[in-house]
Amino acid sequence: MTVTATLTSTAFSHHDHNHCIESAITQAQNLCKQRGVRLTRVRQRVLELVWQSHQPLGAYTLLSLLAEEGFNSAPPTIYRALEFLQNEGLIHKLASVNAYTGCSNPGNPHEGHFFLCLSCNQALELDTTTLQNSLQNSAENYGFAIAQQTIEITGYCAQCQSA
Amino acid sequence: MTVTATLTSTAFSHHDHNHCIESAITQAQNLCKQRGVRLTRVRQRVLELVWQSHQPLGAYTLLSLLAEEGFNSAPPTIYRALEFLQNEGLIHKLASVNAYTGCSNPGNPHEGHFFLCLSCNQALELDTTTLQNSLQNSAENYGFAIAQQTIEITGYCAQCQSA
DNA sequence: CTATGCTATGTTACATTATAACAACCGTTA
DNA sequence: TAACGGTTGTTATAATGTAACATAGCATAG
Repeated sequence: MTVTATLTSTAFSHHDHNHCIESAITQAQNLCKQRGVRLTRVRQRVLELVWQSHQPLGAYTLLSLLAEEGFNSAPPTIYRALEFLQNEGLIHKLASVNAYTGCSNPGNPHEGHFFLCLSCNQALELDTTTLQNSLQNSAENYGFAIAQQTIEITGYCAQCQSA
Repeated sequence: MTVTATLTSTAFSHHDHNHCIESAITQAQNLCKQRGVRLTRVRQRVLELVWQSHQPLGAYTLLSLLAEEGFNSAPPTIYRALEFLQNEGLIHKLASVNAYTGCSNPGNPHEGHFFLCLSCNQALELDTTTLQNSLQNSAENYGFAIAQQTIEITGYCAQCQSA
């Protein structure tokens, strides 16, 4: 058995990250319009902040970034925005590190499967469709109905290992 | 591809749970003796409490159970015991629900892969050696060195679906 | 246009989960 | 029995997340 993990974000390699951000925002705007939900200023700004890098950010880090820009700085502000973005599949929460990261394929609803580097803190989202299917099979064997998946693999990326 | 998930705990079926507890404690005692580490009263009691059922318990729940029995009731007490038990591979933390559950195969160090029922809150630990290997392969393709895995699949078990 | 109702945000307070730091104890062994 | 290392006690605080209710803003029917 082999899990074919396709690189859907370029987290661990050099790339034009501005493209990641722009693409994420454009997709988000389109999806929200389609769905008739509102990507308000706070929500969009939080999404942009989450996308500033491939390093997942904590809720309170995001909140203080918002605060610096004059947004409201009470916790519900950030948790509401994060909840909205999660519901719309625009970000993923990484439970093992209590942090949030942009979803690299929001048009195609799915659970996030991640490699997290303990050194550079980058998150690489995998498109493990095969893994997904096989877990599904496995679940069916037990009559288990999958609702949500948390698959987070921590370790060290190639770059950090050579350094 | 199929993930062969072997049932290593009987979480979702009827079974003599006293056997689970006794077996867990005996194994823990042996492992600790072998390793020259101390399974003190608090540590053993926490392990027993974690094993009271297949429902993962939160740190503060465990702490108040301890307190009822006359143990110290300050947070460090429970977090230290949990840290010890995790280090010795006797329990797993379920990051997606901030709770702790007994490891069903502590002699064989491994990462926990779980099905969590959202209705009865039972945790089923899978022995997904195949899945493990395939993630390993996948990681190697990216030069990623796996340190730790968090695989937690929530959903509904067969029993709860029929009810 | 304006009244109404729904969604979103503001605000305060609090709940839950986890750790830091230092003191006291306790068991082993030199 | 003194000294050391590991364990536990104690106090305080950090970090993460929610409840509850008030206010504001937007969309649409009348």
